[in-house]
Amino acid sequence: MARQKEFDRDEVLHKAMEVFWSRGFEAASMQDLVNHMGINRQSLYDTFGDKHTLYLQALDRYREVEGRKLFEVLERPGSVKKALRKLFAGVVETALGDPERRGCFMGNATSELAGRCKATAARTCSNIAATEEVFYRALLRGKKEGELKRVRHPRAVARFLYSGLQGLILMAKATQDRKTLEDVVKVMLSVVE
Amino acid sequence: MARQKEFDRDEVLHKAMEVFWSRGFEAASMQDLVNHMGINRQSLYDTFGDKHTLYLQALDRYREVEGRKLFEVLERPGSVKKALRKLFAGVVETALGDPERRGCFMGNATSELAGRCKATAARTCSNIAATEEVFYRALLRGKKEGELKRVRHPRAVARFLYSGLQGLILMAKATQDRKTLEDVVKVMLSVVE
DNA sequence: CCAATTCTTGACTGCTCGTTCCAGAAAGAG
DNA sequence: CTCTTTCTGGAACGAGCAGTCAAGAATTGG
Repeated sequence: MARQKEFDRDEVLHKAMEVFWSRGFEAASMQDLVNHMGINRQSLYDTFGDKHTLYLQALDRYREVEGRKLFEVLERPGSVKKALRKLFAGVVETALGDPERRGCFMGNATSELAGRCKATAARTCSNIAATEEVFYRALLRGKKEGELKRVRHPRAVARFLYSGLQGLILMAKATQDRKTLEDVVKVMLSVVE
Repeated sequence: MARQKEFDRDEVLHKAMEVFWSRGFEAASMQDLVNHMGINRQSLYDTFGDKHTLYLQALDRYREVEGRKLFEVLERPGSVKKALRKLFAGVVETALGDPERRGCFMGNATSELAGRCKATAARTCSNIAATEEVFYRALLRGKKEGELKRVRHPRAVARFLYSGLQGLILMAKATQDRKTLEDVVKVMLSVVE
């Protein structure tokens, strides 16, 4: 046997995710990645393959991390309405508090690459399905618990919430006006009021 | 006096817009632009300046063209609800019919550059304001004509519609499932029903 | 005609890109 | 210790990048 890796794969991948999240695929250079990841160039290639492969792995990692967060907020027992309000309020705060305006890595990937990269399209598409499912389950629970009587088509509303979430995040990249974003959230959540 | 230009400035700018719209700023090379615009490299630089300047001009042109389309649909006399339905149905059709999945150039610019380019941020931001205004005027008209009695906060709804529009278009880049997109539209428009 | 201007063409700058190669240091196994 | 494997660092690769230059052709106005 031989020497073992001196860095933690997940940690380094997380750093790579940050770079791609901030700059996107095209604008991130391998030199940027080497610098931020803190490992040797060769180790990078040995461990993660080429730039595109690394990007996909970073995207997968993002999905895991953010997917879990969403799950935790929406599956927690209690009012679904409150959970949704908390979720979207949190999105607004995060957006306003990020000087880099990174937005959502999954949304960024959709915008930049989904149209011309099958692998990215597959990931963003399945992420929609997964996120939609989390919304859907929460809506069903809300209905069962008698909280969301006005929601007639939970599947459609779940899809709507995904779209609304992405629209909100995108909008926050252009404007930092809190009132504007809060207006969007207010109207968006009115469909589950 | 001297020789006059042999190409139409607006026509070539339109071609440049198509390139940036399809590929984004980073992924579009000057060689791509030279090829598609059909003019000489030197003429390109003489007429439009460097790549970034050309990009901004292409973005401005897109805003002009698409802004006018939106205006025409929403300012036309008649039912505002119908106009909104037509607008969003059209967006879905366009999205499903575009094999390149270009989405909205303004949205793409927001996603790719607004976070790190002031000039792009300014344009996308003012585009939000302008589009919001068109929605707002249509909503006001709908209220005045007694069609949109349930709309209490037209300003907020206008902002919501912009966000919803962008969310829908982004989503269409990831999934080509018509039902999904139509679900989104259905719920989105329920706030003005 | 002439002079001025701008077109077109193609080669040509540096520079940065993603990726690979190589040589040596480091560390586990026998 | 020795062997083997992997990590590390830096140099190097060819390709493509944005942008420039120079020279000739073309077209205008006087």
